Amino acid sequence: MVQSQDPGTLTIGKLAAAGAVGVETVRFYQRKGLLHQPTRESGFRHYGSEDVRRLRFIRQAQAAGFTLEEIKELLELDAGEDRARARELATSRIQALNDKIADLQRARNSLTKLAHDCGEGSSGPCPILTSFEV
Amino acid sequence: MVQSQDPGTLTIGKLAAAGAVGVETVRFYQRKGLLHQPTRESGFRHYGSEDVRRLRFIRQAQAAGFTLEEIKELLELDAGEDRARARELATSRIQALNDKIADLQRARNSLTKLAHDCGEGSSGPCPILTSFEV
DNA sequence: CTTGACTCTGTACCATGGTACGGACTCTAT
DNA sequence: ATAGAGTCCGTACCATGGTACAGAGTCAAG
Repeated sequence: MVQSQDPGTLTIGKLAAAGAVGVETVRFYQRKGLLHQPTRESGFRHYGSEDVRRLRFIRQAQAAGFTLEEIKELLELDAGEDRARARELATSRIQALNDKIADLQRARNSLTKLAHDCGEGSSGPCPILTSFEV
Repeated sequence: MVQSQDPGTLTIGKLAAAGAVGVETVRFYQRKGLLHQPTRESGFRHYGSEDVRRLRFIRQAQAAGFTLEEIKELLELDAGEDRARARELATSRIQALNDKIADLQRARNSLTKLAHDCGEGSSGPCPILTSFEV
């Protein structure tokens, strides 16, 4: 028993499938230190459910706008005791997310107006260039 | 008079400053076809307020998540009559923006919960890995 | 016991969106 | 008239996040 229960039961291909990524991507994440070195059997990587969780976390954190570097740090923090740093990363990302969400909402509103101004009813060029102007 | 009023009154440096980008970035956008060929005086690029508008549009469209390729197309559509295509680009980006906004809001909610669970009150590792789980 | 699917390694390559030269020229201000 | 700031061009380089080999070894099914 190398790591509690759940010994390596997944090949790299299965893990990749479980995380909806490619095999090369798993290797890439390993190189980057996002997935730890798996146990080996005859040279073949073997993974467990912990790795599936990590892999899924990576994708979700990416969707949240974290970079791989930040995700790496988050994964390290998960194992550690540095709550302050974890909170810091979380709150600064929350701030960034709030800003970004506001940006995207503004952009969406502009585009909605553009799509309307550029509707079926009229003709000629659409006022695209000026569409983001307030 | 090469182009209506507003002859080239800005050097590349001034244009870049007006758009809050670097000179190299302006040259880059020109190479990519996002800014049209400026008039030249003794080999030096000269720009007008139209170019400032284009440059600002580029940055705003980027913030809205358009790629430079898409922005190029939008700029071309602005001058043209193809309203249908312009609407198409706008509405598909609105859809993408809605999805993205929803993603980011979910992520923010997860992080807010994480920051809370990982608050001053308690100790030990934070539940980072599982923070995105529903 | 062979065939095909899978995996191994390292390295090279890709797209996106810039950023940074080097060496030559020009413009502006003193 | 001359220094220093700005500009020219082409090309090379950067970071991020992958993606794609090639050539060799291994495993699982018939």
